[in-house]
Amino acid sequence: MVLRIEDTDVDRSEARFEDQLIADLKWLGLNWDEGPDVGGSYGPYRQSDRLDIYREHAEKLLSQHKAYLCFCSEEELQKDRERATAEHRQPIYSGKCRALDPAGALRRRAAGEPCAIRLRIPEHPIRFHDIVHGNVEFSNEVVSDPIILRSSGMPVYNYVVVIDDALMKITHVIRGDDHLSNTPKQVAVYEALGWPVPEFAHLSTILGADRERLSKRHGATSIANFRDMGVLPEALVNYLALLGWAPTGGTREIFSMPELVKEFSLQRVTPSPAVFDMEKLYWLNRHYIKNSAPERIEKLAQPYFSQVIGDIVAAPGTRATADSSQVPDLGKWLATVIQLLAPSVDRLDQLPEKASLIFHYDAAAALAASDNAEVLAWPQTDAVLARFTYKILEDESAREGKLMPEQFKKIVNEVKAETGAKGKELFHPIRIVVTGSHSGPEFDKLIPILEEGSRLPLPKPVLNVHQRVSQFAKARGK
RNA sequence: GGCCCUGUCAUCUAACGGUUAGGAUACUGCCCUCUCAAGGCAGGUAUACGGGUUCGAUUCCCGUCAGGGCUACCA
Repeated sequence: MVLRIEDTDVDRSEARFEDQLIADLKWLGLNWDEGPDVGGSYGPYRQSDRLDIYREHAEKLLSQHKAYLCFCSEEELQKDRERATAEHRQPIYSGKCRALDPAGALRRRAAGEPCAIRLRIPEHPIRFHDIVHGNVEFSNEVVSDPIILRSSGMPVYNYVVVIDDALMKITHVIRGDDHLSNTPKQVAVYEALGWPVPEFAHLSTILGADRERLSKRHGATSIANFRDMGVLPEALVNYLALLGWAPTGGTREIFSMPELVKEFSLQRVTPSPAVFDMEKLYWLNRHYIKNSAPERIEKLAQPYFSQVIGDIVAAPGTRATADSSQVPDLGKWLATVIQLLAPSVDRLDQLPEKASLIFHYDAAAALAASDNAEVLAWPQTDAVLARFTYKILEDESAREGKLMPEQFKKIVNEVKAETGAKGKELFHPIRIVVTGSHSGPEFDKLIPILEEGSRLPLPKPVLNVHQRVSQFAKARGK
């Protein structure tokens, strides 16, 4: 595999795009044997560094009369096209300069008259084979003589890709089917140069939910977007592979990169366009999050917490305090938070919001929340709340911020015995007191996180169970 | 407008011309569970339409319709 930078459009090419592209591809897990960053024996790998090669071949085609000089101005061409469309004709180049005397044309160019070089499209239908679409044929009547070298001296995409693909010995041209209509022009270049035509595979377009081509307003469209959302590369690669392709049998869906390398075949790619389904990508992402090493997820997830906890984790050393035996390791603590929450998110960037039950406690908001209204109105709720609050406030370990899950469980069981409440009627009110919401992760894991978290030197401290309960009691005014 | 590509559940897709048209996501229900999620189980929903060819069309051919692309001195 070769990485080649196609930057013949000066206006749209910037060095930072190249860096971004390379970073994105590497993140996806793609590697190439040759490219601008790694070198190779068929370089240079930036089209802007290959201009001499393109000009040389263009002159060769010109001298063989397979191409010709065109002196038409852009305005003229524009007008021709409009007229053709209005008269319901093919909007192709009129061929005005096709019949120009070559020697005379050369003299005009030497005199400084601006001109482009056009390729002469042959007088027969252009056929080529496509792995996805089969045999494709275009009538030469509908293919314009393409400009291969602009009057500015810059060559054009449809021409340079052919030169590069041939010189770099590319065997398979795999790209989006928006290039299918360009292919006859490219085939004509191969034929004019007497070069063998490679295999083509035109993959279908990916559409948004509205069946329009995927664009910015559909949300994430660049690889970096997905990375920033906290989509794992293997999930994105797996999902993309499933768009337009399925293995023999069509039942298996989970594929690692090496498995894809082994199983994927262009012959099984469907030609029909596919709608991008974010939910299915999330499904795969959840799968890979759950099946990744916890350390990896912790590391990937940490950046999303920097707003919540400051940059303490990122700056080692700052967490050392006088009483280090009392202060838990922030990194380790955050790891347990991430482990607790990661299995329930679609994307890693949803973690801070999930973690708000740990970082943000607001008793008044919990009491006012419409989600909680039903639970708070249950007949048993008042009794449960009263007994639970009393016991936590009286509990010595809770007061010290060192409530253990076992002790918490004991208290809950006492409340259960004293009030007769069980199941939801018992736990929902307690959850509301402790987390502000009637649903959430298991208490066994949550309690230690809250208690340890309260001892951490965070910009905004985490409240322990005792603090939460007393705030709740105050907010309730009972 | 012209040319090209495409058309199986809502979505991604499977099915040498013969299958009760299969799987997955999403959805619904049940189980598990203190809740939610996860997990397990079950369920509904599809061959765009009209003509051919054929004993038999999702499958081959034609037309219609719909969607997409190209129609640049963009890539």
